[in-house]
Amino acid sequence: MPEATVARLPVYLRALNALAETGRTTVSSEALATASGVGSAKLRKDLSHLGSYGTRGVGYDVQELVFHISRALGLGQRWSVVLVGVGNLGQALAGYGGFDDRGFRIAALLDADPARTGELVAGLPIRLLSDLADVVRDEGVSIGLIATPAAGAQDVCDRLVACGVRSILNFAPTVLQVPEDVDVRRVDLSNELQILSFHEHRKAAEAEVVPA
Amino acid sequence: MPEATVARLPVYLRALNALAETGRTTVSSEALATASGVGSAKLRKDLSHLGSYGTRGVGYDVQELVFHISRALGLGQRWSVVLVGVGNLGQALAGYGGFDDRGFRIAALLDADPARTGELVAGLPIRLLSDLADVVRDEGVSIGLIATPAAGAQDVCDRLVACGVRSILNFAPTVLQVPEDVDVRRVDLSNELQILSFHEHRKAAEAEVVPA
DNA sequence: CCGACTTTGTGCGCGCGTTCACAAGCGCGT
DNA sequence: ACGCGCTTGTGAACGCGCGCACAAAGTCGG
Ligand SMILES: NC(=O)c1ccc[n+]([C@@H]2O[C@H](COP(=O)([O-])OP(=O)(O)OC[C@H]3O[C@@H](n4cnc5c(N)ncnc54)[C@H](O)[C@@H]3O)[C@@H](O)[C@H]2O)c1
Ligand SMILES: NC(=O)c1ccc[n+]([C@@H]2O[C@H](COP(=O)([O-])OP(=O)(O)OC[C@H]3O[C@@H](n4cnc5c(N)ncnc54)[C@H](O)[C@@H]3O)[C@@H](O)[C@H]2O)c1
Repeated sequence: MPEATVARLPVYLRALNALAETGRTTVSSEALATASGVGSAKLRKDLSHLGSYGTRGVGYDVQELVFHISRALGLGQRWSVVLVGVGNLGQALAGYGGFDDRGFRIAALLDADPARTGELVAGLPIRLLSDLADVVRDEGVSIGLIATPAAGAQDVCDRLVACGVRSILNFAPTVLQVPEDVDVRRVDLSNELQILSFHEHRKAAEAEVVPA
Repeated sequence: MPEATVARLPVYLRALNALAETGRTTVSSEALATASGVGSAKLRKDLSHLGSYGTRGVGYDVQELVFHISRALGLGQRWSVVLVGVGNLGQALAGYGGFDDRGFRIAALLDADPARTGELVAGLPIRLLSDLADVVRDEGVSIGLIATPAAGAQDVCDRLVACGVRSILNFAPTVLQVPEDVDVRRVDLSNELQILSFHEHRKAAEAEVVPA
């Protein structure tokens, strides 16, 4: 399964859920592609990696597709995640309702600041970072979210890896060094802004050269 | 300039700034590549798109590279951004200090909820969404951040586009429909988690087949 | 039952991006 | 001055992913 396809499956899944809520039972590749912001050929090729679940002349059954994509993504089970760093961003993440809907459960909130231990955030008590090993073992955690400042991110990452966590989502603006069997995905706001800045800059330059 | 290269330039820039703070004045492609999590050949090819600013046998001058990458990304000027949707996530974004450092200024906070108008968040008053056109004109806003629920995102997006904003960073889990001269980048947390879920799932399946 | 229409699944060619490998270039020690 | 070692910049090969285009396959109306 191509990595590029995997990255798009969640988008399709969301579009399908939205369609299901409107009562649609079937959808064509063209319609689903438009709703997902991709071309229809690409969509069909992506779906073909899951098997042949479409009906020629009709399209795809919405529920069936939801099931197969969910299964391919491993969403059959509920994944437990641990959130490290309950600051500005961490609190927003803890209070976000969009996790539960999609099969993810925040098992615990950890922070290095002892002054915050015991504080309730979104119904969960903040625990000390030193509890990490216990949390991972007891709660069956397999995904770690890092929302600490950049300075502490690598250390937190190393601890997660030492506890057996092999999937990490990193919000700190750092490139984490990990063993090759560990997956790290970065969400970096400033990066995104700078990429937008580049294009905005380019557009402005073009408008300069060709004013009318 | 290849899009893939543009997406990596901010990463190099951050690594360079970190190096500069340690007092390093020059850096080899090998060292910078490791710090950025890429291969050295890829790094050199990326940098070659900016010009030839390295010295053979020595490496790159850190400050000089910072300058050239910043210029290529259009970071010479301060970009004004408007944040729409000051909820859970919006507040975290408003309070984030990482914008100013990198040349971005939050010009205004907008929300549809009249009950919150005037409330101060991170030193800025929340204004009504209907002020959007004024804000964009008066503050020279060129980038919009959407942090509203998915249901309102497309409407907000349309308003931004109508006001002349051509670069949008979307945190809502929706695919926005925009004219082709508008750039939209998505930051979707659930997407990232589901991609991690896929790999975790796959790793677990492999461990099952080959237990030892 | 048949023919027209719709939509899937995919073979194929192409273009972009990555990687390898090395010649050219620069500094430094002698 | 000169050669040695290090590092850049890049040509060339490779591989992946994208989009086109179409045959296969199914539906639906008559
Ligand atoms: N706030 C945002 O909107 C935003 C946006 C993009 C990126 N980020 C990034 O997310 C990260 C967190 O941002 P924030 O605004 O929440 O910062 P913050 O300072 O508000 O919160 C950081 C929290 O992490 C805790 N912490 C510090 N070191 C730790 C460690 N080693 N182990 C465990 N916990 C530790 C602190 O006690 C604090 O509670 C930063 O790296 C920031 O760059 C934040
Ligand atoms: N909280 C998180 O950590 C998190 C993580 C990932 C994604 N998101 C996404 O970010 C978005 C915001 O999440 P949140 O947790 O802050 O939600 P929230 O409900 O806390 O805040 C939403 C804010 O947007 C305002 N709003 C609603 N409709 C609006 C409109 N049409 N125009 C202007 N403002 C409007 C509301 O008044 C509210 O203040 C959602 O789409 C969510 O899926 C949030």
